[in-house]
Amino acid sequence: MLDRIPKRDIFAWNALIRARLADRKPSEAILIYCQMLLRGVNADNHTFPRILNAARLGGAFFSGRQVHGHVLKLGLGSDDFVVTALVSMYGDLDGPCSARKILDGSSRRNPVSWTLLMGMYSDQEKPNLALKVFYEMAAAGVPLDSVALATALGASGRLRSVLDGKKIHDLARKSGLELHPLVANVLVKMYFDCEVPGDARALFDRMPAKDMVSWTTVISGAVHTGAFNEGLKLFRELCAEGRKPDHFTVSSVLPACARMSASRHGREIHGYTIRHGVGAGLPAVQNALMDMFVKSGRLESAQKIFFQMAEKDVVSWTVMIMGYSLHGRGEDGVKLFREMERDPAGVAPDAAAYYAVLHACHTACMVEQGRFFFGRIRKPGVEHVALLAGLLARAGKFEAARTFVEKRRMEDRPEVLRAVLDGCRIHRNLPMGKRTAEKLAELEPLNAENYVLLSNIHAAGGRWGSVEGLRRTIRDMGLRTKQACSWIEVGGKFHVFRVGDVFHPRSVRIRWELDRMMEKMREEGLSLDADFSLHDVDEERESIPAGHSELLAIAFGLISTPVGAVIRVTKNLRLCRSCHASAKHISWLTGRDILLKDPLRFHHFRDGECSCRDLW
DNA sequence: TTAGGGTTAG
Repeated sequence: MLDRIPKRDIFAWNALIRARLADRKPSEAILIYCQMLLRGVNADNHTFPRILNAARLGGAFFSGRQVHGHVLKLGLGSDDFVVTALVSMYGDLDGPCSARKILDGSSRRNPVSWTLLMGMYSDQEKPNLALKVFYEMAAAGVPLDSVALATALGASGRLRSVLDGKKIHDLARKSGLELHPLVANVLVKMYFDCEVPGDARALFDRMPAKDMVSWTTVISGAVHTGAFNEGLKLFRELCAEGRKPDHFTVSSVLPACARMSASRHGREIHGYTIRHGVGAGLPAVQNALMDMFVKSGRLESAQKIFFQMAEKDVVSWTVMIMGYSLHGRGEDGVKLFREMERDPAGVAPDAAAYYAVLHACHTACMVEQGRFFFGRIRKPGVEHVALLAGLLARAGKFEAARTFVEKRRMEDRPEVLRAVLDGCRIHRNLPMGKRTAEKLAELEPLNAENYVLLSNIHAAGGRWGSVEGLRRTIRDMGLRTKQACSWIEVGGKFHVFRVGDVFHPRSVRIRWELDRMMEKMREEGLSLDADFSLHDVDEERESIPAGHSELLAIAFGLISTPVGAVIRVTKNLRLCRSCHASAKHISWLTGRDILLKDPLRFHHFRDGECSCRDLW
């Protein structure tokens, strides 16, 4: 073919080069360019961008620089397209500073090359430098088009700088691009990233044309800022408009179902993905579905998806390992991790996968395995250290936990201290518990939870004076402890209960049921631990007779679901020993399975036993 | 015949 190309037909040469690039064969594109030079054909303004791209994609910096020489020789150094390709080549192969030099040597009027430079800084996690480029560009009078504005807004979001975001928003407004589809979408994301969901939502509502990216952005933003219900509502609105959510949208809304344990909504969306073939074979969607099932207490459904997945990635394995662990099946989690390592598909564990397997070791109290996996983590994070320290502590190896943490120089990290403290609670190691809790309170004086933990320890030791003192501290500092609440989904509706609540329409009947259970427990001589709890003890002492929120929710479940149905309750705080014991007894007395989710794990109560083996 | 951009999962 080459020999039959008429000498001057640069168009044909360009087409050949383009074809090689489309086939992703950059080195062959460069070879064709060389043939062209050998035949004495001069490249033009269409050839250079392609050849420079070929050099960039093939990592051929030396060739790229030679081509740069050709550009200068042929006097094409000020062509906008050529400059852009040069900026891109130098940036990718030699870094942004190098790209910057090209830009400075050009006419500097082309927004595309400026935007490229901005994007490079943004991709390298240097959004502040990206913004610097943007402001320079604006000051130099370069036209700010939609892509330039969008890129700068993306950088503001990454920097979480609403100040910059608003400035750029203003510029967009002045140039009439505020509601441009691209700009508006990025503006919405920027406001979410800067944690100003109100502004994000207001802009979304004003958008005249919302595409699927707009909807996905607002749903994902709502979910990430904790507005789970809002996310679900938006998703329903979208469907009600007759639009078809795609795999991005579905993967954005599923975490809301997971976080709320909204099993019914999650199952509806699962149905939607099956009916519309959305996300079949896409790990992002399948993994989000699995996670939703794990977190809404349906481990079997998650397993079913997992074992049917043709291509599992590291997230799929991690979700499933974590799923086993959260449901009290640590051994199965460790087994699955081993299986992943043996898998011929060759998935390499990352930091999160190691977190999951350590979590499984923690759940199963497998100390040696935990040590082994920890040793394999290349750069253990504080979350890994906290898990292993917690594992040692819950196994009663307090001295080992202490030396391990000190060796890692993490004795001042609240996450680690909290993990160790949990072991102290389980083993009722009051002296070490007290020291640990005091340190925690010193490190985070504004976190009311810490004083609650400390006061729990004083309460366990009967030091009510100290308990009272801590309550005063909390009050004087103007802090507030979290109020416990539990909820249960019945008939697609959430029923929320607080301690001693009497506001539910069926309150009297609930109370009666709970009293009946307590009475039965007494008859059967079942003991109810008083405890070393995780609640505000004073609240607890006052409210035991009225019933903790989880017991109210369980009692409501007993009277409002069919005999034999599993009762699924979620609680915003961790259970106390007395409620844990009551739930065990209730499962035995009624023959019901009770699935209670607290912020850290699931408790499966059946026949008077709990899946956590009382280690929690 | 040529360039820069936006939404997803642990």
